[in-house]
Amino acid sequence: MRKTQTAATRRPEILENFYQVIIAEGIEGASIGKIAKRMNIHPSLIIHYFKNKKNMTAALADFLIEKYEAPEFLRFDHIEDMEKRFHALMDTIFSFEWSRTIDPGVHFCFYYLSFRNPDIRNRYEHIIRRFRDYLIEEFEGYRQKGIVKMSNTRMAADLIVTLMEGLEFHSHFLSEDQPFEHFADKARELAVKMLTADGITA
Amino acid sequence: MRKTQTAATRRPEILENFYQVIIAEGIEGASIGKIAKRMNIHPSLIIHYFKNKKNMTAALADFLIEKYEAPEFLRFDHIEDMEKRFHALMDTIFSFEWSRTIDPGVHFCFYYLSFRNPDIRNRYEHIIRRFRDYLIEEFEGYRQKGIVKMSNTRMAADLIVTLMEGLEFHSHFLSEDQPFEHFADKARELAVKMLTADGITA
DNA sequence: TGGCATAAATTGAACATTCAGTTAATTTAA
DNA sequence: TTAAATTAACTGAATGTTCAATTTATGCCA
Repeated sequence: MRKTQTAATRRPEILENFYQVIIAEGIEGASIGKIAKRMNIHPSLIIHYFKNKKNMTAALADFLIEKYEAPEFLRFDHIEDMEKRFHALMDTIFSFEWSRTIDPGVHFCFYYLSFRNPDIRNRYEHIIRRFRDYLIEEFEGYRQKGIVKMSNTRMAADLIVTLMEGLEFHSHFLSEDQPFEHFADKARELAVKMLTADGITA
Repeated sequence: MRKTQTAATRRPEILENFYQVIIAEGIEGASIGKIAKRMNIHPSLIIHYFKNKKNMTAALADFLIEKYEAPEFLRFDHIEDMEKRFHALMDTIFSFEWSRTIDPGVHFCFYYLSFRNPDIRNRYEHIIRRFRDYLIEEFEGYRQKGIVKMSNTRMAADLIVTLMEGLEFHSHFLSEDQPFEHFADKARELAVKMLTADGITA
């Protein structure tokens, strides 16, 4: 009855379960034993694949990065009209679906961990920087077409990332009865205005 | 040799040490035993004062709120020139000192905890909402003087809080070699422009 | 002023549980 | 046959919490 799997399938399976346990009980509640019980396997098997918990946590970070950088989002090459493409990008960045690419509880769990764990810190920093650099590149393109007016595209990208992350925080504490989209739309409007208006930066 | 203290001094003393241990080792490393060792007292004494760890964590949240709401910041009543008062407020909100009222690691620790702990969640939500409401009130005053132009002051306050929290995130991951102030200044400039420009919201 | 009662502060030792991790044995698949 | 996958049986340390014992401070009454 017992099915034997290979490392290629077992490792991601363990990570997926690790991820789910963190969602339910936080990193402090995510023990190797609990993950094993959830999967009906022996705890030692997890150690066998990851050697220790720190390794496994770093591996989970990589696992999440793959999820985050999945190709389905942020692909706008097919949109030829640059104006439309710009707005499609902005719509995505401030959309609910995009904000839930990774469970927000886990997202901030790793953010929190990054304060004391250099492995996590580096990985997290890397992914955010990649996203920022992607934005810079896009904005540069829009600027050449006269859609984006802000000259300092790096500053522009920094501001968008800042707004995007702050939005997560805001929706957690200040959204009250209103849905995510209500404030997200306003944030997007502001972002667009900022990028497209003349002389927004001195 | 041993000095006996009273609850009024012992409780905050324990919380301060709890706070420090979290800064150094995170919430998952902050055990009652470690706090006790740090203070050269017996672990039971901590239980005696807080009954259990969950209580103590909630008490720490209150303790930090007191720190955060300390009166020295955000007091601008003495500035009569409303224009100057407005800028003093904005300077404070985007200042390094203000952002370090509470250690950022602990700030996000409690943010992280709020996802699964309703006690923390309520307390945290309360303090952020208080701050937002304070901003609304201030902005309303500036609007009557014609300094702030944005008509939806609540939306304005929401945006400032969002920007402020996102800034923390940004400075953690994207600041690179540049100091906190560099990007904070830009964020503040943007915020001021947003609040004072005509027709920024449709 | 001095002793005594009383409550609070503090320690001590033990607890059941959970934790990550080790080592060796066994089963499965190629 | 050989290596990988999986389990079994442990370990030792750390955890939060308990209950009882002991020390310290304080107010009251003689």
